[in-house]
Amino acid sequence: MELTTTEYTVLGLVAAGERSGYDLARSAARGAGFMWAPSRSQIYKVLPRLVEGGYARRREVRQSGRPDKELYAATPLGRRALRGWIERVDHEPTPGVAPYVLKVFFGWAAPPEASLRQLDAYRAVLTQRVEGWEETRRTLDRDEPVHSRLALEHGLARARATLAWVDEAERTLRRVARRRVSGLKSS
Amino acid sequence: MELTTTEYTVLGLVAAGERSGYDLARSAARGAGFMWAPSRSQIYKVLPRLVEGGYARRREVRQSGRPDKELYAATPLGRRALRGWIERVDHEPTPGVAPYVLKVFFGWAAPPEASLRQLDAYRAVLTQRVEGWEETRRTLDRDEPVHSRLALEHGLARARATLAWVDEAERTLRRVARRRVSGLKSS
DNA sequence: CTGTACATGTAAGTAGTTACATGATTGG
DNA sequence: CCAATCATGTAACTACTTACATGTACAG
Repeated sequence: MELTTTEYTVLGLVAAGERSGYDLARSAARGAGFMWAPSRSQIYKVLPRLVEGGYARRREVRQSGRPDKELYAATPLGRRALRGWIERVDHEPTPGVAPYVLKVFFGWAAPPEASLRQLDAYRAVLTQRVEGWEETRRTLDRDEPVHSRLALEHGLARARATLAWVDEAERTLRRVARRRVSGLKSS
Repeated sequence: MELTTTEYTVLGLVAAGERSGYDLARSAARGAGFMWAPSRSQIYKVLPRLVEGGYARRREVRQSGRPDKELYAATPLGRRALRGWIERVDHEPTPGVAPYVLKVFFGWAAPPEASLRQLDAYRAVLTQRVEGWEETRRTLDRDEPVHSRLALEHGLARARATLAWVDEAERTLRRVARRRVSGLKSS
């Protein structure tokens, strides 16, 4: 892996438009933070790494009255790398955040099929997980405390809800793609 | 916080019975891992910390043919600390894993009311999150890419499913508590 | 004779946290 | 006068990862 998931995420954010570290942290706190909301200090660590690798460039903006700021934007190399990451489907579970939803979130930066492929992969992973947990539940010891079963149901409930979301998201993306080819306005 | 969430989690696992690091990693991989499944090396780091603090004791078991093992068990101090943690309700979101489900999972180590209080707190946190995201969705820019809305729906779907689980878990725990006071066999 | 299970651990790295340092402007 | 907003960053820490080191026994 050339960049880490965290680095790709920050790259995706600055690829959407020139941003400062402060901007990213603020918009993560309110809004986009339903996916990923690291602290400011984490963001300030990642941004320079992107510049070093040539994935982003830094531009200093002098301000009077308020502190100067440093704006970051993706370079052509950065945009290419981002697109490659979005299109690449991980079948092996990566440590930390599952990248599927993240890649759907950044789906605007790649062809629509990429998002659909991510949803397919996500469904496969979730289905396998649900099946494993259902098997676990079936073989759960009779004298195991209720609490174990409750925690298991928690995982199952979330995984099943996520599967339903995958189906719905797929329908939405197909609808949008159809609308786009028939020449209507896309959103 | 005297111990961290990770430390309390491992403490809870060894409080259920004497275990080796290897045991914990294995049963996390299959079974209990629906909540928390760190790598072996992480577990091997945490266990000695518990011993140093007096929360667990280590017992070396010589084996012939296979490697010797070190079994860990919670001390009375450890069990007291665990119970205190389970009963304590965090209203401020802690970094990393949300402790609510974890505390329900370990609910057998404290009075039943503790688990019910954790569920209440979890519901409050989730409700607030859902309301915030619904507000975000309402004010979402018309020309924002679909992908943003999809990611938001992902979070909403999971949070709503989790809320439904909270209600169901509460009913289950109340039923069990009733059965217990009326003198029937508990599971 | 190869791989898997048993069993513990180190090394090096990323990901993330809070607390601290600095400093101007604006609004109550 | 105090707090919030703007703005970047360091220090010290926990959490977690993979890869590596070491060694026996048993099953195919």
